[in-house]
Amino acid sequence: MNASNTQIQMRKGLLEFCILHIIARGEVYASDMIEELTDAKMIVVEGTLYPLLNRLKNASLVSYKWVESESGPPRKYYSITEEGSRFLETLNETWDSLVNSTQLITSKK
Amino acid sequence: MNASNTQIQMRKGLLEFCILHIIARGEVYASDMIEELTDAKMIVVEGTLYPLLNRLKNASLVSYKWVESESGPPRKYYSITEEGSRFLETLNETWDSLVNSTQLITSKK
DNA sequence: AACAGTACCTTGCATTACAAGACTTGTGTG
DNA sequence: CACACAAGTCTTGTAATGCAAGGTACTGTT
Repeated sequence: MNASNTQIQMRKGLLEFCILHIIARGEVYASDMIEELTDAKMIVVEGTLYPLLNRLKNASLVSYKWVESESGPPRKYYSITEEGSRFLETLNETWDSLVNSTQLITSKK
Repeated sequence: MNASNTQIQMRKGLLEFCILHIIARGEVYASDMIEELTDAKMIVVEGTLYPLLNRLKNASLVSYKWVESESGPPRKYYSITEEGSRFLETLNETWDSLVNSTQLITSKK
C-alpha cells in the first residue's frame, strides 16, 4: 500500500464531480478539461477522461456536438443537459456532506 | 449512472483516511469504528471494513492485539504504527490538496 | 510521400466497496 | 444439556473505474 495508490482512490468520484462542473460552465472539449484540471493540480490522463465522458453521455448527463477545427481533427464539444444539472445539484450536496463528515472525524482529538 | 454509485466512488480512499485517523487517536476495535463513522454520517459496513483493516495491517500501518471481552468473543484492538503515523501525515496533505483543487474548480464561474 | 501534431478511442489490469452469508465465542433459558 | 441469541470477525463473488499502453483518424508541412 503506497501513498500514490491511496491518492488515486481519494480522487475517484471527485473527477466526475469536477468534470461535470467544468462542462456545466460552458462548451468545452477534452483537452480544455485536461488543461483546467491540471491547472488545479488534479491530474487526469486521456485513458481516464474519455471513458468517463462516454459514461456521462450514455447516462444523458451531457451531450456533445462535433465542431471542425482549423488545425487538426474535429473536436467533440460537450455541454450539460437538464438531467445533468439536476445530478450535479445532488453531487454538490454529497460533496459538502463528505467534507463535513471528514472534517468531523479528522479534527477530533 | 446513479447518485448512490457516485457517492460510493467519492468515498473511496476517504474511508481509509478516516479510519486511520480514528485508530491514531487510540485503541479501538471494529464496532467502535463503525459507530463513530456512522455518527459522522459516513456509513460503512463490515464487508468493507474488515478487508480494509487487513490491508492496513499487511502494510504495517496498524497493528492489533486480541483482548478478551466480558461478554462475547474476543476483540481485535487496533493501534497505529510509526509508519502509519507518517503515512497519515501524507494523507492529510493529499486531502487538503484535493479539497483545495475541488474548491478551485467548483467555485469558478 | 513521409512526417509531425492534434484529437479521440480501446484493451487489459489492479484495486476496492458492497451484499450476502459463514464461523466463533459467550450468555441465558428451558 | 440443548438450543437460541448476541457480539465479533471473516470470506466469497460482483461490479465499478482509474490508469498504462497503444491504436485510429484527420490536417498541414517539408
